[in-house]
Amino acid sequence: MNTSGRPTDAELQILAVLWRIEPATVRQVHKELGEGTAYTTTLKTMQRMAEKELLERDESRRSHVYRARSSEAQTQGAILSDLIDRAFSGSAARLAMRALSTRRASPEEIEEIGRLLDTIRIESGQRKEQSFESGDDS
Amino acid sequence: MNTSGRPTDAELQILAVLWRIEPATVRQVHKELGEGTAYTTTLKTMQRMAEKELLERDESRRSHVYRARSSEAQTQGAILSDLIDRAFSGSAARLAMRALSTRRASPEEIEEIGRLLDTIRIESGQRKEQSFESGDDS
DNA sequence: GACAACGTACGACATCTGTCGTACGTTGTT
DNA sequence: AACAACGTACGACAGATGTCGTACGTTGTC
Repeated sequence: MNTSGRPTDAELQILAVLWRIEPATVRQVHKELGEGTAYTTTLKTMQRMAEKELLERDESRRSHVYRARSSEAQTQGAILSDLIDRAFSGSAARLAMRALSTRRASPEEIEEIGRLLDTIRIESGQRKEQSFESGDDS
Repeated sequence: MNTSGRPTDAELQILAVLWRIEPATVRQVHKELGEGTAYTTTLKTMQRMAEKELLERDESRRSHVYRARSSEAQTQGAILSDLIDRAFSGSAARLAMRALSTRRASPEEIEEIGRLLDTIRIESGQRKEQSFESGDDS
C-alpha cells in the first residue's frame, strides 16, 4: 500500500488537471486528459479518489463537480517530503540540487531560487545571530 | 504500469541500502532494513529487481551478490525528472523551490545550493554572452 | 555420515491500480 | 410520449506489488 496518501500515477494526472481548472466535472477532466482512455476510466478513478478523500465532490448537480481536497502546494509538498525521506536521506537540499543538476532551469528561475535562498537565510539568520554574536558556547 | 523504470516503494528501500553498502547480499540488505519483514520477501523483491534489470547480480558465490545497475545519481535523477513532468509542469525549479519551502535545510546546505546556482549561472552565461555582448553574429 | 544452518527457487495470495463494459436513471428533443 | 444523450454506479479483469511458506540443494560441524 502507499506509504502515505500519495496519489498514484493516474490520480496525479487528474490532480494536475484540477490544479488548472478547478472545480471540474468528470467530463471536463476527461477532455483535458485528451480522451486517451474510456470516459468511465476517468470516472472510476475520480470516484475512488473521492472515497480516499483525495477529492471532494458536490453532488447537487446532475454532473458531479469535483475539486482537490488539498492544495497543489500541499500535495506537492507531501509527495516531495515522502521522496526526500525515502531517496534523499531526509535532505530537501540534496533533492533540490539533484533536480537542478538533472534538468536545466531558465535564468529567471535560477534568480527566483536565489531569492528564495535569501529568504531562507534571513529566516534562519534570526535564530543564528543569538548563538553567533554572543561569545558564549555550550 | 510504471510510467518509467521508476522503482516501487519496496524497491527504492532496497536501492537506498545498496547506495550505502554496495555490493551486498540479500542477507546484508535484509539486515539493514531492520528485518521487519520475512527474509524471503527481501529476497523475492531483489530477484524481481534483477529480472527488471534494476540490479545486477554475481552468482559466482553461494550467496549471490547484488549491486544497482544505475548510480544513485541516475536513479534519483530519473525519479525526479519523471515527477517534474507529472507534477511540476516540467519545471525543475518549481520542484526545487517546493522542496526547500516544505522541508527546512541547514545553512550549510543553503550555501551549497547557492554555489550550485552560481555554477549554473556561469554555464548558461557562457552561451548568453555571445548573443548579448557581441553585436555581430558569426 | 548425519544433521543443523543457510541460501535460492517457486508457487500462492490479498491488494491496489488502471481499464472497460453494462446497467440504469435523468434530461432534452421531436 | 418516445427516444437519444448523457451521467453515475457497478462488477469484472489483468498486471503489478508486497508478503510468505515450502521445497530443495549446499556447507559446515560433530
